[in-house]
Amino acid sequence: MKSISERQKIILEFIQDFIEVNDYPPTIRDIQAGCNISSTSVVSYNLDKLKETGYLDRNSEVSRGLKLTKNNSDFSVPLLGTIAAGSPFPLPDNDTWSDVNGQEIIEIPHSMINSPDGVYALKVKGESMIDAFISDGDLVIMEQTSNVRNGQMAAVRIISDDSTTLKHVYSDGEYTKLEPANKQMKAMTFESNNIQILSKVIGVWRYLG
Amino acid sequence: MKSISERQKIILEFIQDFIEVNDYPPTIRDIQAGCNISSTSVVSYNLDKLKETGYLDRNSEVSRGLKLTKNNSDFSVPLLGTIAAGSPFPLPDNDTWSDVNGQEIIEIPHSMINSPDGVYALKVKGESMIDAFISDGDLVIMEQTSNVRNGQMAAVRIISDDSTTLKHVYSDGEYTKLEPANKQMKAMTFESNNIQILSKVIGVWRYLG
DNA sequence: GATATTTTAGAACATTTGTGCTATGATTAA
DNA sequence: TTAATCATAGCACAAATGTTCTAAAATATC
Repeated sequence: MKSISERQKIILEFIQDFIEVNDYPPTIRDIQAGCNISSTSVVSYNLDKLKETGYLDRNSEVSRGLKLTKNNSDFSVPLLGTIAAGSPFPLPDNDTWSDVNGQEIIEIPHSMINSPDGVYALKVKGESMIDAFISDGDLVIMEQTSNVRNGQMAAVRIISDDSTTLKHVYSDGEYTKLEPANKQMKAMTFESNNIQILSKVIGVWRYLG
Repeated sequence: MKSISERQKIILEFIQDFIEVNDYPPTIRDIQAGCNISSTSVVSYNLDKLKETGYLDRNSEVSRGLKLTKNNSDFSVPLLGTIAAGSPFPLPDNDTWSDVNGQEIIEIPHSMINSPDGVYALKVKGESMIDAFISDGDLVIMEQTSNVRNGQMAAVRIISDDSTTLKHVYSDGEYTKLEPANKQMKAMTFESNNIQILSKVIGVWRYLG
C-alpha cells in the first residue's frame, strides 16, 4: 500500500519547511533534531522508506542529497480504521481529524475528488463486504455525507438491526431500497427512517503484488 | 566597485546550474572540480568574496550552505578598459566580446537599459574628461551605436584631430556641434563628415567611500 | 622599481555527516 | 502463543566537507 506513516509525514513536512527557509535540504541530523527522533539510523530508515514510496529522491553518500519528488497532485486523507464483521463501522469525528498522530495517510489523486474535506479511508478486514465485491485487504475511500444520489454506493446503517453495510441506495422518500453490488443477491427495502446514511463510497482500491 | 571577477562569475554560474540539476547546492569540492580550481581554499576565498558583494549567502560550517541572493535584475556588461589622455579610446569588437576571460564584469540594473547588447563600461583614468564632469576613477557606461539623438552625450572622434572626447552632440546634417557638459567651456562646430560617433553615454557611475 | 594587496596553491586538520551494526520493542502473521 | 517482520535506539566508523595555515604568484599602488 502506497501510504506513509505519520512519522514519515512529519519528516516530509520538515524537509519541505527546511528547504523553504534555507534553500538547501537538511542533513539527517537536522531532521533528527527537527522531528525529535532518537537516532540518525531511524531517520535514514524512514528516508529510505520515503524513497521506496517515491516521495523523495535520495542521493546516497551525498550530504543533504535529498530531493522532493512527489507531485502535489494528491490529497492526503487519513486511514481511520478497518471494516470488520462485528466491529463498529469507523466514522470520522472531530477527535479523529485533529488527532493526527498514529494515523496512516492515504494519497488520493486530485482527479478523483475535488476536496479532501470529509474524505477518509478504511481498510477491509475479512470477507464481510463480499457482496459489494469488496474483499479482504481492500481500501475503501469514503466521504462523510448523508447526501447521496440514487444509485450511489454508501455505508448504510439499518437502525433496527444496528448493522452497517455498503449498498447502492435508492430512496423515494418514504422507503429506501438497498441493493447489493452483487445482483445475484436480492435487494431489500426499508422504511427511510430506519436507514441512516453514514458516508458515501468514493472508491475502492485493491493493491495486488 | 561592486563587480566580480571572471572566476567568481564562473563559480556563480556553476552554482546556479548545479542547483538547477540537483535541487541542492554544491559543496566546495563540487565547485572546485566543476570550475577547475586547484584548491578548496581558493573556492572558499571566492565564496567569501561573493558573499561580501552580496551575490550569495554563506552558512559557514554547514555543508552546501549556499544560497543565491542576487536578484536577476541586473545585466552584466564587460569593463573593456580605461579612458586616459593619449590612449586610444577602447571600443568593443568581436574579439572583445568573445574573449570573456580576464574581463571584469559590471552589473547594470535592468531599469537602466533594455538590453546589455553593445553595452560596455570604461574606467576613467586621470582628469582628461573633466569638462564632462567626469573625474578620475569614474565608470562610464556606454552603448556602442552611431545613432544618437540631438543633445545626448556620446564618445565622439574628431577625425582631423584624431582625438576623442565625450560631448553633447547636436547635428543638423551638414554640421555637428559638440557641446561640453561644462557650459563654462565653449561649444565647437565641425563638418559632420569630420565627426565619428563611437558610442553613446548611458551613464556615469562614481563610487565613493 | 619597491611595496602592499589580492589571488592562487597546497596540505593538514577538525567537524560534519552518511553508513553499518547490533540490540530491543512493537506489530503482524500463522 | 510463537515466529516473523517492522520500527526504533544507540553507538562507532568512515567518508565527506568546511576550515586553517603557510607560501608563492599575480596584481595593484606609490
